[in-house]
Amino acid sequence: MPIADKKKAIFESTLELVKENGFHGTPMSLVAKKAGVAAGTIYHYFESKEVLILELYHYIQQQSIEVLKREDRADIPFQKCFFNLWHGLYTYYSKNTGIFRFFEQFVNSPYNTGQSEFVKDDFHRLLFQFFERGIQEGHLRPISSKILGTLAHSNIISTVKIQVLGGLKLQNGELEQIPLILWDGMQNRNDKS
Amino acid sequence: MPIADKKKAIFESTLELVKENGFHGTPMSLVAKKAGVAAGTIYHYFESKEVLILELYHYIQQQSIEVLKREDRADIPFQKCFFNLWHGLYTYYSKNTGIFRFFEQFVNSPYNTGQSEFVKDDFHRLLFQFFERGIQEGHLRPISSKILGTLAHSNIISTVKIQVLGGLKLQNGELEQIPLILWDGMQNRNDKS
DNA sequence: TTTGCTTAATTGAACGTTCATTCGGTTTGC
DNA sequence: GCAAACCGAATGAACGTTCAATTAAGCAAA
Repeated sequence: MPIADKKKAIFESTLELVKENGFHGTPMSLVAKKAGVAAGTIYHYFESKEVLILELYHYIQQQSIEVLKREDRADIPFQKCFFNLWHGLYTYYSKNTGIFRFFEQFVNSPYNTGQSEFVKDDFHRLLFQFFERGIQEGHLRPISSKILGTLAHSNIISTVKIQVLGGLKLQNGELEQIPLILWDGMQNRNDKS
Repeated sequence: MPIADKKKAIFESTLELVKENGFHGTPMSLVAKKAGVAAGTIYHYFESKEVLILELYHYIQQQSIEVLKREDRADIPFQKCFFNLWHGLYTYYSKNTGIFRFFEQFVNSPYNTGQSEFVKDDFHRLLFQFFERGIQEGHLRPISSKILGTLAHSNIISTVKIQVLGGLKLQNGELEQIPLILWDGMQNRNDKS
């Protein structure tokens, strides 16, 4: 098995366990067992549990970035991109609830040592950049793209949460209305286009 | 010292520590020291650490409920209530970042054993009820009040996060625009009032 | 007010468990 | 034959919880 695959196995195993039991309920021994390796082996690939978690976060983030890059296309009208991106991220999170739950736990944990994610983080950089375009082109209200981006993302996250944690099934049409609500709110009322 | 005060001291101490160090980094021994009691004493008031956390969550929630009750007034036009409520909760969370961080960590932790918070939880019950009014009176889009309520609350939470975790200072006027975005999105476009 | 008794509150050292991490030895790949 | 990968029992620290002992509070009778 190539190194990448073994690392991946450890990642997937951690993800699954954190989803079910949270950070605390995820001892390295279990991660090892589920990944089919010995406890000591993990330490060949990761310096410590913290590093494992940190790298996993990074690994996962790359996948969200893929969605962003896929949907943020300069050759497509902004509004269309907006809805594509909303549904893209929504679908991605919905289909990968392990990733989703890990994310949510991570950002509110001490692992995420307030490293001002608004600068370093590639995902957020691209996200904000996307909203910057919407402002420049006059489609969105002229507020900080960081604000718009954060609000939009949390809107998506909430929608996923409603179903995953809230146990509420969305009725027909409701799912489509949510990004509409968001768009209507963020839209620049003076937009002539 | 009356019992209520001692419990409160333990609550405050836990809150402070969880804010700084997270759930894991908050051993009972530290809670005790910070509260000025012996470790064993805590177990006179709380059966276990889990019960302490659970009761603390409840204790905190009561305070959010106070804000809700204060701002949800049938004798005031809905739109006015809406903005009052938004600013009320926003201010409350901003001034009590310990509570805010505890909340966020709690809902995404295994302590919160998916007890379908959409039914049992008093805070959400009242919150959804408020949005129900807005729908009935024709001010808001006719979508499930649970959806509107959840989206609105997450909008407030995000705004607090932007400043507390994101380290972004909101410029003049930006703070006022955020609830406007929300209102414009959720508003019923056919509302005649 | 004092005395004696009962119950509740409090203490903090000690216990037992869990868990991240280590390490000496073994296997695998080249 | 050598280095990297791998193993899993052993280690030691951290932590939730217990408990025997001590102190404080409540209260009735003298």
